[in-house]
Amino acid sequence: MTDGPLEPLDQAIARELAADGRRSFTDLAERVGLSVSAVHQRVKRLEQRGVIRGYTARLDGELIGLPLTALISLTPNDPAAPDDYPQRLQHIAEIESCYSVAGDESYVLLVRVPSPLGLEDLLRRIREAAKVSTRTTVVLSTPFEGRAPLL
Amino acid sequence: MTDGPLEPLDQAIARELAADGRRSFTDLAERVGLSVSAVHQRVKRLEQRGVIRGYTARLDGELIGLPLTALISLTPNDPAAPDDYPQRLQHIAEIESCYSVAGDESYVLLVRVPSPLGLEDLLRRIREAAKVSTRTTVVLSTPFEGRAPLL
DNA sequence: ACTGAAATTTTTAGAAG
DNA sequence: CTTCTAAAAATTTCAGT
Repeated sequence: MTDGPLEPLDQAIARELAADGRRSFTDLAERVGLSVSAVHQRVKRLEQRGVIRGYTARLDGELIGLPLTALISLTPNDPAAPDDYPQRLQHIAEIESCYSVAGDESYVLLVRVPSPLGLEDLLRRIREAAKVSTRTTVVLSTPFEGRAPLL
Repeated sequence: MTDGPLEPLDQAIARELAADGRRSFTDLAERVGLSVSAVHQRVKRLEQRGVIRGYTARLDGELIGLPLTALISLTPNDPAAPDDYPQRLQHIAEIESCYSVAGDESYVLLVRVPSPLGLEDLLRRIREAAKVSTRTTVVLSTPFEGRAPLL
């Protein structure tokens, strides 16, 4: 790893872009008190350093036809098998996030599907692709999600 | 509301913006095969309908000083108490997402903190604010996160 | 590393088919 | 929806401090 903690100015820029990923350099410049060029430079550097991993539109699951969210915990069927689960799972597009976790289970997946039947099929594919047992927690509602980090 | 399932063109636009939230209208127009005006119209409509909830930069937790991610399951101390947990928790900035879930526990939180000590303090604040018991699952690594949805 | 300015591209709105 | 127009705004580069 290269650098220490973020400078306050980079922090401010990152915070603004986390809150609104389409904020213009002009807008950012005013908010953080730098010239447009300076902000531009810093943003490009933040992107190159990997501090900013990318930009994304946040979509409403209900409105895009994926109203069912679930958390799926994974337990390896064969504890001696090599741990290449993420690789085995990454081709499954319904899996939005994959976390390796400490605890009884090895991984937790966040998934989105159109329906209970879609979830059933997804579970089958996950078990088959990764040779795991699954424990599913259905999300009933999402009071909030993906809020900007503290910084 | 005239909310049917998303038209294929809106789907394509939403998919592109989920993959890169800063894509220009010019760029989008080429990719989905419409004029810039038409794309502009559709994007604005998607934003207004709430299909697109917003745009955000995705930041690297390690590089912004929040290397520790955890999933926290919540169980109410008093099962008879009114269910206003999200409201009681939303002021805590370390909580990125809050899911109401079916199962043994009532909520699952995704949080980011600087350190184990930060997590300890966060847990104390969550228990105090919401009058809940917590069960914490520490995230060891994140093979992938926040991938674009299927559509 | 920042400022200021210039050149280019994009955004945004509207008119007309 | 398309194309066209046009002004305003943003992006991007670069010389100068």
